[in-house]
Amino acid sequence: MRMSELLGERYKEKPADCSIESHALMVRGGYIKQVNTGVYTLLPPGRRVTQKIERIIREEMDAIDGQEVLFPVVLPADLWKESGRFTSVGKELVRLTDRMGADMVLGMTHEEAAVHLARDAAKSYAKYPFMIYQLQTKFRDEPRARGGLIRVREFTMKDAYSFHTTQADLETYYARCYVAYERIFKRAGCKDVIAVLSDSGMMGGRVSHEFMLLTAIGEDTLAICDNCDFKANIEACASVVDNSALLATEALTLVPTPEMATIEDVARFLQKPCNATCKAVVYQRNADESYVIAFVRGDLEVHETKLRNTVGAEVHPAVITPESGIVAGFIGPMGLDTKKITVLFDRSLEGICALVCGANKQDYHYTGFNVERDYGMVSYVDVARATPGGICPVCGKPSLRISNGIEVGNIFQLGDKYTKSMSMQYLDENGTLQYPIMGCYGIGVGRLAASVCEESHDEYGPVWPITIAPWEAQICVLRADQEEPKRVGEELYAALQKAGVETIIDDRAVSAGVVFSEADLIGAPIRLTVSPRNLADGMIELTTRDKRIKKQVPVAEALAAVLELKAQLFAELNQP
RNA sequence: CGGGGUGUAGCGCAGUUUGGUAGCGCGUUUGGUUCGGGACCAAAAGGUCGCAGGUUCAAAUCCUGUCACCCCGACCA
Repeated sequence: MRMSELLGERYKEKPADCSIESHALMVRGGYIKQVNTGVYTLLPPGRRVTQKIERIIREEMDAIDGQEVLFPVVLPADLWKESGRFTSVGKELVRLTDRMGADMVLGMTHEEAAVHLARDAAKSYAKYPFMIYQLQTKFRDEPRARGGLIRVREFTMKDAYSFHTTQADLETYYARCYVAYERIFKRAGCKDVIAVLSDSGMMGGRVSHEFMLLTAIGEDTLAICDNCDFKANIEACASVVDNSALLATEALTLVPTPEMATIEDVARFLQKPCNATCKAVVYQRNADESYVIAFVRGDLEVHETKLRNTVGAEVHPAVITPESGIVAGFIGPMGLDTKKITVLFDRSLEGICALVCGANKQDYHYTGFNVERDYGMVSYVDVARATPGGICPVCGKPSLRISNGIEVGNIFQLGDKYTKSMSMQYLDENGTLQYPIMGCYGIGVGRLAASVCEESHDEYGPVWPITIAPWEAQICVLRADQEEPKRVGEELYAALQKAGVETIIDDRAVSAGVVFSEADLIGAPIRLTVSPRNLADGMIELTTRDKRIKKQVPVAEALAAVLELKAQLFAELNQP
């Protein structure tokens, strides 16, 4: 490729609507152009990066016996009605009608399509196990796209679906896929990726992992134990607390607490620590606006996703009306109408012998509240958010760290949710019909590209790993208006291409500053600078974008030096 | 869906308070001088000021409505 012919501008100034670095650099470097909120066109450099990521993914999926297919983007709603997701999924699923008035959906994920294919293709146990995958456009009408390719509405995703006759076989395959994912991220040069336990959300199923790039701009919150191997999305992290210092009992006493409506105020007023109080957090079910009150230890917070999973329904923060009988600021377990209100006790309250809690009466609290003595036996739930320094649910040490991450991939053990709802069966060895069990495995291609850029850039541009760089080498010709540098640059360009090195040459007669600045935005790992200054000594300059290597090389040895460097850079990323 | 912000040339912005010929920098085109980290001089092209309605002799500017985009929150495989 020639810079003189490359489509797309490279900008000096940071676009106004870019708030994260990878977004700004990918716009400035001419990788992407926004068409709509969360919808982007990929320009040649951007497309080359994603194509290389796709190639790596294909190789690794094929290596674990995947078979590539291509499902349609537009699917009949009937399939989604079979699985139940036509109604259970919200507005992010785009629903449309064709000219005959038939309901259609834009595929946001393809479990239904996979089962539609597999239920006819795998009616005998002898076909199992198998995995099918595709690389294809997904559309999800996200409520809030942001951050360039980090969170978009239309994107390319690798999604894979495996089918098994036993849970053990699924688990074996799941482990192979886990390893394949680690290889994919390593080969793509995404260094700081970890696998965490996750909540399976609308996908259903039990065991699932998310592959997270650790970065401050990540939208997911992770709980990581510094003492053992435990790592989880905070949504899936059990909250464990130590109440061994709170064993003294007191008599239940009604005390006036005028205008003390927050935990902090009440605790200060009564001279009690916040962790000896009982906080009420009020939600309402979306379906019927009925109230759900979760009691947690006063120093903790309720995690809505965990609450949702516990309640088994969508909920939202409550609007407390006078008719509800709920006294905002003074809510306590004693005397709540449990016929109308679902009352939950978080297990952070278990074992505390004397709590401060609301009295359900304006300006009054109780002290000395003991859940089991004063309220009765309850089954505690886990709805509190894990906290920094909190106790690891696996090793029991107070060594949880909270970090942010971007989800670049996920793997799920789905079980039989889709095969049962969509009537997919096979005949086993004994001639009886069985439901197969499934796993599914996703990777967002564009998000991975943006993640690598986010993780690997400097103030001038992306520092691409050679495996996914738009070009492996870039020839910077200074004084391309002069005969000798122009000729040497062109000869090198021809030689590199012939030798199989993906090369872009800046053959424009522009100033050195422009050449170098735009080269930095292209981010090719290997750079050859051809200039009159070096040519006077018969040399060219060989550098790497990450500045690790900078040396003079005789023109005649340049090709060999590039080939050696290319092999070295690939080897660093492709080692097992 | 709530809260905040912004829409003026390909990009970054001024002009809006106080209505009066549409501006600046970068980029683009042409000619010339420069030349190892976004050079300089000269000339030129490029804009229904998001859109619709209203007020007015006159609207980028004031009023009403509407759309789009960005950020925060809700939401999210």
